[in-house]
Amino acid sequence: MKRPTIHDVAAAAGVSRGTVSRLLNGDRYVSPAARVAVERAISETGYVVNRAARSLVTQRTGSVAMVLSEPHEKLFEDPNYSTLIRVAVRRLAERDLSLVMMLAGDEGDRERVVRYVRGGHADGVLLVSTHAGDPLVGALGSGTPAVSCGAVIGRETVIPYAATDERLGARQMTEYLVSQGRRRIAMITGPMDTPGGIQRLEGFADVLGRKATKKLIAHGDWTQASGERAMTELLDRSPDLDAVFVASDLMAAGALAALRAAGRSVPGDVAVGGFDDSSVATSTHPPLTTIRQPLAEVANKTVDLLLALIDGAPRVDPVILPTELVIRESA
Amino acid sequence: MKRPTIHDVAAAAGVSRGTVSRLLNGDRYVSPAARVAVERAISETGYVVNRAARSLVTQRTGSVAMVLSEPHEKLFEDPNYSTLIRVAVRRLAERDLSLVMMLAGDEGDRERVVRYVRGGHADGVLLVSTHAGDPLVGALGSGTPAVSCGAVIGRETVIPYAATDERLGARQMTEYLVSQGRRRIAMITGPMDTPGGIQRLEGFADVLGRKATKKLIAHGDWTQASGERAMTELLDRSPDLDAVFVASDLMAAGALAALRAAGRSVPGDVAVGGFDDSSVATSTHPPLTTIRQPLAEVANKTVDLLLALIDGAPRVDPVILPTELVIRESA
DNA sequence: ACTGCTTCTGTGAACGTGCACAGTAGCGCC
DNA sequence: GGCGCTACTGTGCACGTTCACAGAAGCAGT
Repeated sequence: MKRPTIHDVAAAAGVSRGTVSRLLNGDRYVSPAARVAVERAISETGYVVNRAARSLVTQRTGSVAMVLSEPHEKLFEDPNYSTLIRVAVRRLAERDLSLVMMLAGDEGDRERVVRYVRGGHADGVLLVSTHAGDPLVGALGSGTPAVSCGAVIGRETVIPYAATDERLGARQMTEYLVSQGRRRIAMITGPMDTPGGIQRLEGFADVLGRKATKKLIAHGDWTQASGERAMTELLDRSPDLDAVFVASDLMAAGALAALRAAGRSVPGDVAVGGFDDSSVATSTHPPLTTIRQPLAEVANKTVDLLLALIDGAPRVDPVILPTELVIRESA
Repeated sequence: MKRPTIHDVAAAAGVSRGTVSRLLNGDRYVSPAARVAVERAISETGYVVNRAARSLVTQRTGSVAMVLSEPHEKLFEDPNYSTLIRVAVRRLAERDLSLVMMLAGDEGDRERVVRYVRGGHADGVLLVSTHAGDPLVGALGSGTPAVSCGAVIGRETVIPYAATDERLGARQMTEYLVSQGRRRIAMITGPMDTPGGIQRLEGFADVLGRKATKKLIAHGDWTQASGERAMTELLDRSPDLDAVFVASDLMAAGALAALRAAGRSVPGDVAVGGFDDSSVATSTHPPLTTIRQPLAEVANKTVDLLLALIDGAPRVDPVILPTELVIRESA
């Protein structure tokens, strides 16, 4: 009927609460006899610790909040989140921590998150897709460890993070396009308040130098529709372009549609390079040459950082992982 | 320094704990004077209730577990999850419930979930993509309300659910293909232990009757690669087919690749119908004619069911929502 | 002045843990 | 036999709430 408590287990095993508690928390100083008695009692009664009671005394909650700052409509267009969620849940579970999901898409949400975190309801915070200047970062305070998956622009020194080397990836793609003999290379960027938006453009400029002119650069917002729009704009401004580096596969899918509509062949007339190596990259025609990010590793490193902070590390250093060029047919 | 407690608020407002608690929990019987004093004290001290302490006495946790049963590798290939997560988090937040994510991909995970739920750590369970015969369903017990997003095959009467009318959607697509004059219509199904796998095939058979022969049916597992494989197989078995209904857009993307490889034009030689209206549907060439599911509504209804059960409803009825044909260029 | 009712307030107990502390038993050693 | 040490065990308290209960204050009706 009622859920068994630590008292019930103690009674069933013929020991005191203290002994059961010590076993549960891995203390030394539990006699072999007591150990087997308690273990039997636990499995007989089906006992499982009451986390609320525990957290009341330990002042820890046993949970980590994952905060998604993406405005609601766009949320999850990006498959990266999925990997992160999967990895985070697994890794945290090993430590008996649970992952609670929170949205911070609008002001109301954000206030809820701040209350939750400042109220001490999470042992750690895992920020995702936090844009530059997001007031959330300051509002969270420093009482609870927080890390980000991907850098938080402008707050790189205050919020530790793991990320891919966006700039390197962009250089790899641009260099590849150059090596294929392309001369008029355009770029479609992401939003300029995100690391992917900024740093992929930097990598592009690293390689092309003065040849990366305003006329050859257009901005998108990661959506497919924005990629199509940006491509149309570029074709209009620079009809003689012979390659385009698109900062995400989804936008690249949009760009392909625009190129097809304009009667340009890919990769014949125009080579197209994507970024992400997401599932769309293989469903487009032609399949996209793109940049693969080690998403699972980034996710793992992010969790590592957070766990280290939760364990009391005074500070941790950012981790940046290399990308890899994946050659398919679009370039 | 220390986080303020209800005592601090009471002291600051010049009242007792009881009064503060009553205000917090919306009891009647709080005088206007006390109300304003307490409200001021709360905002001055920055007080936020300690959920652990509360849940210790109320025997409620204030959280809902979302359990994803998909094996790890495949998790989130399906964009449906994203919508569900988003909707669930929002709706639950309104009720001050938080969403904790759990994976049940393998035996170890499953045991963790069962311990968690049976241990009373969640006020409700939201099952996702639970396959037929999943032992999890029985193991959860009946102590905690549970609902599923999408039917749990074989357990429709024990686990309430909200879902789309898969069978209707399949009929809509098949009828459309017939109405376009297609005569040899094949189908690529999903896994036959999922509602989408079974019921989409049923709808297909509803329309074609005896013409839906084994030779025209192949099975996939929702992945793009499986769609490609299945299409190749079908072309091999029935080279004269002039249409194919693929049970998911992602598999349809694979089917398109196989058709292209075989030199068949779409929709000229072969019409292709998808299912889901997911983001890939517009990134393929040609864009997919497909079936749109009211995902957000399904998610909302699922949450409704769960909240009703949590609020004490003795039982709730399943909800089934209609689908809609979306005509693009592939058929 | 007493009774009964409504509205509001304060208080003690309980929820199930972990932790500090006090204590016991056994053992070896002087 | 006393001492110190190690290995282990039991107990009281605190964590921050909610809830049931007892009561006070005000008011109306007798």
